[in-house]
Order: sequence, then structure tokens, then C-alpha cells
Amino acid sequence: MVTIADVARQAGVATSTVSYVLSGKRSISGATRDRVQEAVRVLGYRPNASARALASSRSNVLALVIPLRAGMHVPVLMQFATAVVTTARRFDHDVLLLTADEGRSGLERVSQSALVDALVVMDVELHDERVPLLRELPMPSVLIGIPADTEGLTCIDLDFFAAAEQCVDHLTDLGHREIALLGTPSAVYERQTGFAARTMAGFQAAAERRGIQGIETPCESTFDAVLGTVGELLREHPGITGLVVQNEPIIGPLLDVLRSLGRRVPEDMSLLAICADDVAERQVPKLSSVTLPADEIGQQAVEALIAKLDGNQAPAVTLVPAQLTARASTSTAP
Amino acid sequence: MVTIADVARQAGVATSTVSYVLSGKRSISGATRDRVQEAVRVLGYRPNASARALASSRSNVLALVIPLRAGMHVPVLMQFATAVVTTARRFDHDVLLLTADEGRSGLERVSQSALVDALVVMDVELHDERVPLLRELPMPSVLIGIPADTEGLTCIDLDFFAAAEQCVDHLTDLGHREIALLGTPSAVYERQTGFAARTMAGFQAAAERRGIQGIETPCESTFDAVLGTVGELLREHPGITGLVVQNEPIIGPLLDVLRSLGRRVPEDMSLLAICADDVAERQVPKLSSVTLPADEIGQQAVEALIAKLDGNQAPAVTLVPAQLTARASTSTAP
DNA sequence: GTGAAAGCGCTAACAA
DNA sequence: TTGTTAGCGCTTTCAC
Repeated sequence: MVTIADVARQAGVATSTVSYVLSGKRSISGATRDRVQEAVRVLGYRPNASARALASSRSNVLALVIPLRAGMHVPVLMQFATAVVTTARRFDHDVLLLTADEGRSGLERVSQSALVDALVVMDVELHDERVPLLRELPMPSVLIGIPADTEGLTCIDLDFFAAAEQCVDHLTDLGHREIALLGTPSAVYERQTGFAARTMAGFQAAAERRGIQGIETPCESTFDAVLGTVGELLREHPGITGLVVQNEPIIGPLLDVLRSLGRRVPEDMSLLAICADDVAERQVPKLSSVTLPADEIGQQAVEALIAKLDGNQAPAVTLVPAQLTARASTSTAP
Repeated sequence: MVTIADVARQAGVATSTVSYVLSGKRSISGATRDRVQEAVRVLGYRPNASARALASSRSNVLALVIPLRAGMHVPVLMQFATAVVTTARRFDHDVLLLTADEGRSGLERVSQSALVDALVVMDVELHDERVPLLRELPMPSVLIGIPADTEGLTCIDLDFFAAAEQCVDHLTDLGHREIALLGTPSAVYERQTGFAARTMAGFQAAAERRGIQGIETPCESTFDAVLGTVGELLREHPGITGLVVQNEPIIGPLLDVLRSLGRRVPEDMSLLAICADDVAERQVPKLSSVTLPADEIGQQAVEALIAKLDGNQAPAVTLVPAQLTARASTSTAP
């Protein structure tokens, strides 16, 4: 194994000089820097991560906490995760994956053992059991998702309340008077997962404000569930002319079901989705949607975390503004 | 921060004694052990991961390499990943997530910096560029997937060749004479991803052996692609009475498409899937299938890796036997 | 059965 | 601008 001492010897300098060349934490003459860098190259030197972490009290590793609970759509979670990893690498950090519901104990373990020096927490519930713990931990954290009490936290997420409001406004403006929110699987609401709860709240608030009828219903992520849920919905509320979907995997099946029920989109039924842009554009017809910018959110989460690690302040709550793009799936009410 | 010295002082012993109590690497009197454990408890001591790694040259972290390339079905990958994380924790290891195509350089970085002490590599191609590198790295690795040349490697995967053979045999035994493999998106074949290539090879070999006509076709993972691909397939080969699907996200759409084409399953068309059991059982009708035991494979991969870390031999290639379960989607040819 | 002490490879004072 | 060196917190050899 090549150590910093080997490099120092090869370059004819002190180990500290090598260290400083590598970290850039003090100025080095050009000649010395070149000699050191050449030695590094020749010997194929890589700093030992443990030694560096021990000496500097910085592991350069972030923990990514993804519980993978029932009802969550994995590809969307992984979009966040990928953005987190990519951005972390930009800041020279790696990412430790915490999945299995080790829950609180997992967080305590990795933080108290100094395995990581900051945490990104996903799949946040309104009354998340991890939140009190995060407040106590000796290291910074960022939540992707927003709990009920954000005191002392740093949280980032799409403004799902506004997203739902914009959907309601868009449909109402088009003349729809009776609309429904076809939501996530019920398990997600039962856990009071933040994004689902806030979407529903925004939907209700906007419907009330605009004086139209808004119906909310969860929906499991299978074709049969869509068939059953939509069938029942339209039976009990035959006047519904607009749907807002917040459940990515059922988007395809939903279009099929509407087709099979003889409801044309958008002529008979307007459809709005809250999902990634590419998903909306892949459908036939292309769906009007509010973007879920997973990449941007994951990236901002890491940037906020790095800021905190550098001793800078990060805003308590960052709501990424909702942006509605009208495509081919919404039109004036029949 | 509580250190081992604090614990030693509190218990009235040497730091080495504390270390040995914790590791169990030498025998300790009951009384001493109790005092130390009590001190650990009282002080809430957690060993510092970096210090431990530096002193022992073992980070107790595994790298999980998931490229997340085009055409791969993320939920299945995450099933493997979750099994890897869970099993790693059983052996007191954590998991570092490597996604973004850092490719070779990422592997070199984490291994040469001793950030991890072993690697689990997923999404393996027949001629994977990472394979030569893995042979050279100074640390053990396990592939989930099987490249063309397995010399010097440890690889684990479902026996996809046999899986396809069993599907062909099952359908042939039921009297089908013209069958098709509806495969993964074409990008997966173009990369020569191991599991897809081996499935196709098994399908061809078995069809030839049984003297029936086997047609292979890739299929993108959208409803429209299924509609188009299946439509064309049945137009060009109207005699097809059996389908083998290796593409989880299209299973639902495929059933819809067959229904819309007026082909009843299994009366007019037998359907076999290569997928997780729960997916097969969730369909209507329940699908006959060859199980993809992601949990078992992920678990075995980690177990093999731990064995190698402990200096034990691990088999070069472990093919998890394919198991076909006949359910309601296959029957005698019409 | 237990303790003392020498590192592990690096960072960051402190010194020059 | 560069060098010297004392740790960082732990494991493990050596000694008793």
C-alpha cells in the first residue's frame, strides 16, 4: 500500500506538504506542487479514507435513509436517490445506503460511530418518529419531505399543497365542477406520509375556495384496483369530469380503464398527473401535469447538507414551486 | 464523544481489555466482562468506525454497484439491493451505494482508498468492462449476474438458461408448437446483459431440442410498445399459442393487450413469466412462472462475500436453480 | 486473564 | 513557503 510518507519521500518533501497539496488548504509553490503531484501519479497514491476520517473527523460519507415502505413507488424513490448520489459525488462525498427499517437505531448507529457525517432522510411522515432523533443527533441532516413540525430541521420538497391547488384551479378554470383526486395507496395516507397528506390538503382547500366539489380517494397500484376504484368513483359521482392522479404506476392502467369505460381523454374526462415530466409525456395522450422534479430536489438536499457541513445556515423549509404544464389530457368540461 | 479510554477508566481496566470484550477475540473473566459491558452501557459508548477501520484494516462496509442503465426495471434491482443491505447488516456490515456510471474509476476509488472492503456488482454484461478490473482489485467481490468469462470471479444468479428451457419444456409438453419470448427492452440485449442473453440462449436451445418454433423479440416497457410488439408478433406468426415474458413492467399491459385482441388466457394463449412470485400471483389470471428469487440471490451474494473476507473459498459460479410453478395462465394448446 | 504501548495513515497545529 | 510532530481512537503484539 502506498502511503503519504511514500509520496513525501519520492517528492522530497514533508508529509504535511503532500497533505496540503492534496487538500489545497495552504498555498504551495508551483515547483513543489508539481513534484508532489508527479509523485502521486507515479506511485498511484490514494489517501486512505479511514486515516483521513480519523484525523479530520470527517468521513466524507453521507447516509441516505430510504425505508422503502409499503405503497411507495420505487422508481421515483430511486430517482431521488440517484440525484443524491450524483450530487454527493460532486462534493467529493460517498453515500451509505440505509434501507431496512432499522429506523431510529440505524440512524444512531451510523451517526454515533461517525461512519457518516450527515444524513439525507427520505419518505417523511407528518409525525415521523425519526424527527425528534434528528434534532438530537450531533450531525446535520436534511429531510426530503416535510413533517408537521419543522422546528430545528432542514426540509426540502415539492410544494405539494400548491401542486394540488394548481391542479384544482386549472380544472376549475376549464369549467369542471366535480373533480376527484386519485391518490396513493391507502397505506401511504395511513402513515400520514407528508407529500400525500399535503397534496390532499391542498386539493380540499382549493376545491372549497373555488366552490366546486372535490372527492379524494386512495388507490392501490394494480390494474384491478384502478378498475374498481375508478368504477366506483364514477358510479357514485357520475358528474365527475376531471381527475388528478398522484400515483405513478397507475397512470397507464388508468388510461386503459377510462378507454374501456368509453370515456375519452380529454373530451369526456380531463386528466392531470403529479409526476415526472418524462412519464407525463410518454402517455397517449400526453398528460397535463405538475412536475415532480426529483433530480432538482435531491440535488438541493445535498447542497443544503454540504452547506450545513461547512457551517453555513440552510433554510428550514424549502418548497420547490409547483409548475403545471398543460398538455393534451385536459380541456374544457363537456 | 465517548472513547474506549473513557470506558476503560469507568470499568477500571485497560483499553485493550475493553477492545477484547467487544470483539470477543480473547477470553475474559466474567466479572471483567460484566464491568466493561456495564460501563459501555452507562456511557453509551460506540466504537469510532474510522479508528477501528484504520487500526484493523477493515471498514466493515461493502460497496454495492448498481449502474441503473436503460431498460432495467428499478423495483427488481432494488429488491436485490434491499436483500444485500439486510444481509450485510446481519454480518455487521454497511453498504455504500455506487450508482452513477463512475464505472471503473468508482470501483478503483472506493477500493484503493479502503473505503470498503468488498464489492457487490450488479447489472453484469457478458463482456463487462468492470470484470478485468475486479480481477485486479486487492479486495474480494461478488457479481450478481454472470459474464462470459468467469475465470477468477465469484458470480451468483438465477439459472436463466435453465429458466427459459423449463418454460419451453412446459409449453411444449402442453402441446404448443409455436411460442415466443417477449423479452426485455432492446437496450438490454444490445449491452449483452447477462441475464437477458442467457435467457434467450436457453429459449433457443430448448426450442431447437424440442423441435418447435421459438421466436424471440425484445419489447420496450410501455403499453404502446406492448400493443405494437404483440400485434406484429401475432400478425407475422398467427400460430403462436404460447408466450414467455421476461419483462416485469409489461406484464399488466400484456394481459390487457391480449384481452383487447380477444385472446383469452390460457384458453387461446398460454402465458409464462419469469418474475418474482408475488408479481405472478397478483395478476388475473395468476401467472405460471419461473421465480426470480431476488432476496435469495442478494443474500447468497453477501454470504459468499463474507466468506471470502474471512479467507474462505467461494464457488466461482452459483446458479440458483430455476423453479417453474404452474398456475392459471398456462394450459394445453388450443 | 490482563495491561502497556506501538502503531494504523492521515491532518493540522506549531515552528521556522 | 515548508517541515516537525502530536494526536485522531482503535487493534493487536508483547509482556507479565
